[in-house]
Amino acid sequence: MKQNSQLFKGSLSTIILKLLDENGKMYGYEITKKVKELSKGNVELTEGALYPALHKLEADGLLEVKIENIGNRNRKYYSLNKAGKKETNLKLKEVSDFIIQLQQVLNLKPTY
Amino acid sequence: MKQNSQLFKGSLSTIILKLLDENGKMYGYEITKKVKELSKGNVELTEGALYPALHKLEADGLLEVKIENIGNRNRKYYSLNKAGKKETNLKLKEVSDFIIQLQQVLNLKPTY
DNA sequence: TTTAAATACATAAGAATCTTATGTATTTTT
DNA sequence: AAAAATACATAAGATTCTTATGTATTTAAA
Repeated sequence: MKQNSQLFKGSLSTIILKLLDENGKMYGYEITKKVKELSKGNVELTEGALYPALHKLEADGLLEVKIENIGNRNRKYYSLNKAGKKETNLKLKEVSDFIIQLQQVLNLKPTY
Repeated sequence: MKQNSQLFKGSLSTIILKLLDENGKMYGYEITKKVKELSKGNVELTEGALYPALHKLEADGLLEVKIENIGNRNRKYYSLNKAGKKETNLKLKEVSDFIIQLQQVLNLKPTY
């Protein structure tokens, strides 16, 4: 991530899982664009962070991969398998809890 | 942190700064207890994370240190200097923005 | 009263996750 | 024709944490 990198550290895998959950299947480059779009240009996911994270999620048995040929170029489409969907729900709960706890400790008002 | 460690990674220095801002002066052990209290026992700051973080903030020129003797034991009281107060405000803004952006990307409802 | 738990500091090895830099190659835009 | 965007990938290094260990005093429990 370029922007608040220290803070986003740790939430990347959750972001990837959630986007795959919402969109069915996505390829790496598409994910970087989506994150930028959703954050209105504020969050830029770097490739050096994304691809290793995708490979790790795959190695952890959470993702399915399908390579598609577009012209002479390959796209690796990722999607969630059953374990991936379960993990997504878990991670989203963890992030929600994390936000609540962080707001409690920092005495921050919830962001409306 | 014991609990959501990957997520809390990066927010520790902000937590320390904010607690010092609120409480004037605190010593390390006191900070761990305060975090536990504020999070209702959910967040446990480990000493292996805390002390290096305090030393770094001090090395960065954000903290004042005063050693006090309680019986035969030493306490290192930390407090914010001017630069520390400025940095605290900056970091708190960063965390607020981070939470908003994370909620946007993950399509989470704000936590009321 | 002696043992365990709490208080209070500290550091060091290792793990995890990211940044930065670099590389390759194709396609589209200028 | 050149530059930018698309699309993947990896590797060295930085940062920040975990886990383990160490020292020492004070308080609570057995």
